[in-house]
Amino acid sequence: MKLVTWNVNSLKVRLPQVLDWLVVHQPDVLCLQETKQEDQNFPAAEILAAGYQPLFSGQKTYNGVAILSRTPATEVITAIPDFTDPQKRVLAATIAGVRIVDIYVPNGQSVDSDKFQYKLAWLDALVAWLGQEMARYPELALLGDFNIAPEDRDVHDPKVWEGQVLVSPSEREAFRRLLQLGLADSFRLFEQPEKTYSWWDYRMNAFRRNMGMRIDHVLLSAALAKSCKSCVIDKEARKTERPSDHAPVMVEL
DNA sequence: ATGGCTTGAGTGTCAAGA
Repeated sequence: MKLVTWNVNSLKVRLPQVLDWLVVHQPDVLCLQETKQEDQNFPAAEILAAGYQPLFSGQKTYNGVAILSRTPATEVITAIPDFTDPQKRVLAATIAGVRIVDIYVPNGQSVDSDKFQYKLAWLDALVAWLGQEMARYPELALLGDFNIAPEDRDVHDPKVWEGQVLVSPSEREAFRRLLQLGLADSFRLFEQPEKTYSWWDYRMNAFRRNMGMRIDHVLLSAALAKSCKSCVIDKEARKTERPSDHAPVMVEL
């Protein structure tokens, strides 16, 4: 079973790349973030024609998540229960017996901003909810744009980024709390090339210079981690015409 | 160099991303 997460930075702009990518990589589940589309505008017909069933929870301009799957989804949730949030950042569903949780964690902007406090509160709510989800669903995968680089080796220049948003101690602590629930960072289950990242700024030729961060992740419960065969970041997708600034992260179970 | 690109809104130019 192949599970993938990809922040597409506007599905309207990126739909051709997504359709091409599906043909080449044939995932069983593709979790998308930053679709930036209201549900009434979601390209459901194109996704269905490509052989995938879409779930989506979107809003105008910002945020928005979607799950494309080969087989039908059940038990769909579009928000963290008991956490009031107008922003569309969560989509969970059971697909082929696996609990799939697709998240777009708030960026946080800067550590001294209100948005950073929202990010930390959001992560608190996520951890509390996932504890319950994992008790209900032993086979669980948490995929998405976490907007957290867990360790310095996930950052191209840790000195420049020290203490900044995406790498600050409180964000990394929230990431560790997810691991402490019993989730494994699938990328670190395997030998990986050094300086492997999932996001590169559009500016300053950051991709060509590999000035990136690993902020998109696939976390697996123990029952799934033990059968995980690989975790690969598809850097090729970042080289296409008009790419997303994020690359897909793919796991094979 | 608080810039550098990209997207969405909307048609001038700003907010937001990370």
